[in-house]
Amino acid sequence: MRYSSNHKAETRRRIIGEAARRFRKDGVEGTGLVPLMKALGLTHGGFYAHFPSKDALVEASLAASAEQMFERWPDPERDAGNGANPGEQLRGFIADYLSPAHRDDPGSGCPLSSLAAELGLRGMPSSTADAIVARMDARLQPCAIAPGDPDRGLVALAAMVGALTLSRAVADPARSAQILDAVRAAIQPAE
Amino acid sequence: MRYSSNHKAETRRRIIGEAARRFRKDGVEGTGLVPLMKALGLTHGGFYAHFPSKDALVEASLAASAEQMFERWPDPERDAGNGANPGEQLRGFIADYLSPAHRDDPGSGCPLSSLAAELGLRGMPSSTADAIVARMDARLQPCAIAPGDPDRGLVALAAMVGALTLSRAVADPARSAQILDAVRAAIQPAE
DNA sequence: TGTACATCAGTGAACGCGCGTTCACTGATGTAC
DNA sequence: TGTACATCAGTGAACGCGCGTTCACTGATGTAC
Repeated sequence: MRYSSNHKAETRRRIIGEAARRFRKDGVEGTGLVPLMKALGLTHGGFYAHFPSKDALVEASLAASAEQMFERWPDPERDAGNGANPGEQLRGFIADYLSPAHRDDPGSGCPLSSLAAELGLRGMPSSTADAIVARMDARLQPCAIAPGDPDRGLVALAAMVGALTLSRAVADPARSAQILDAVRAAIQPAE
Repeated sequence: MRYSSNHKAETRRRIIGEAARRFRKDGVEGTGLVPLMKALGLTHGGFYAHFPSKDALVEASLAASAEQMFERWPDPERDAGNGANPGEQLRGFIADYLSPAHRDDPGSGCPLSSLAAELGLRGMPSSTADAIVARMDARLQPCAIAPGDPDRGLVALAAMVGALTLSRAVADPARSAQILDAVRAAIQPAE
C-alpha cells in the first residue's frame, strides 16, 4: 500500500478534522481513538504513525478549531478595504456566537466554550488557548461592555464563554435563551 | 456489622461530601467510584446501598456543592438586620469568586465554573443548575455591569463563570490574572 | 435472663467493556541495478 | 526492459488498566420469645 506523496499529510488532516469536531462535541475524555479512526475508515493502530500521543492530537485539534472559527467569522480589520461595515460585522459575530445554533452545535463552534473548562480542569492549560483569547480580545474591542476599559474585550469574551456554558447546562429552555439574550444585549455595540 | 440508627445517613453524607469535592476538582468522568469509596475507608460494592447510580450521586453532589457555596458567601438579604453592609458583602463575594485562590481550588469552589461545561456537554442538564443560576442572579442584582438591565445578574454571572473557566485554561499566569482582574473591575459595584 | 432469629451496611470477587498504547506484520509502489 | 529490493502507511491482535455495576455473602447487633 504505497500512497501518493501527499497521502499521509491528507490523512493527518482528516484525523485532525474529525478530532476537532469530536473533542468539542464529546470532550477529550469522551472521545476514543478507536471510534475516531474507525469513523475515518482506518484502524486505530495507524494513529501513532501520525501523532505521538492523544494529547498531541488535542493540541493540533485545538489550533485547527480556532482557525476554523476565525475563518467562519470574518475579521473586520482584514475586510476593512472591502466596503464591509465593521460595526455590522461585529454585531453579526456576537449574534452568531450567542445563538441557539451555536449552543446546540458545540462540535463546530468555539473551542473555548466547549473545551476550556476540561483543559483547565485536567491540568493541561494550552498556549493555543492563550492565542485564541488574544485574538478574540482584539476582535471584541469595539463591544459595548465596560466602555473605556482597555480590557473590555476580555470582559466581553468571558461573558460570551460563560453564557454559552451556562446556556448548555441549564434544564429550562427559557432560561437558556434568556442567558444568551441578556449577554448579547449587554455587549453588542449599538447599531 | 449492625450500626447505630443514623450511621447509614452519616455514610451517605460522607460519600456526597467527598464526591462534591472530587467532581469539581477532577470532573465527573475523571472521578471513579472505586477510589472515591476507598478514600472513605469503604469498598466500592457498598456504594449501591446508598445511590442507584453514579448519575444520582452527581445530582446529590451538585446540590451539596451549591449549599456549601451559598453558606460560604453570606446572603445580603438574610444578613440585612445584622448591621452588615450589603455593598461591602457583594464586593467581597465577587472578589473571592474571581480570586486566584478560587481559580486554583475548584474542588471547594463554585460548581458552575467547574462542572457546568461537562454537564452541558454530556447532555445531562440539571435543574439544580437552574436553581444555582437563579440564586446567583438574585445575589448579583446590585453589580455594576449592564446598569438598568433586569438581567444584569445573569450577565455578571456569565462573566464570572467565563472568567474562571478561561483563567484556568490559559498557560500564561499574567494573562490568567488579567482576565480575573478585568471582570472583577467591570462588575464590582463602586465603594 | 438466655437463646434463636431477622436485619442490613458493608465486603470483595466477578461481569463485560472501552481505553491508550505497542508491535510484528502486510503489501503496493518507487528506486536501483 | 526486467528483476530485486527498500520504503512505509496502515493492519489487527495484544498489553495492562480502570471503569460502572451486580451479587452472594458476612457478621455484629436489635428484637422476639
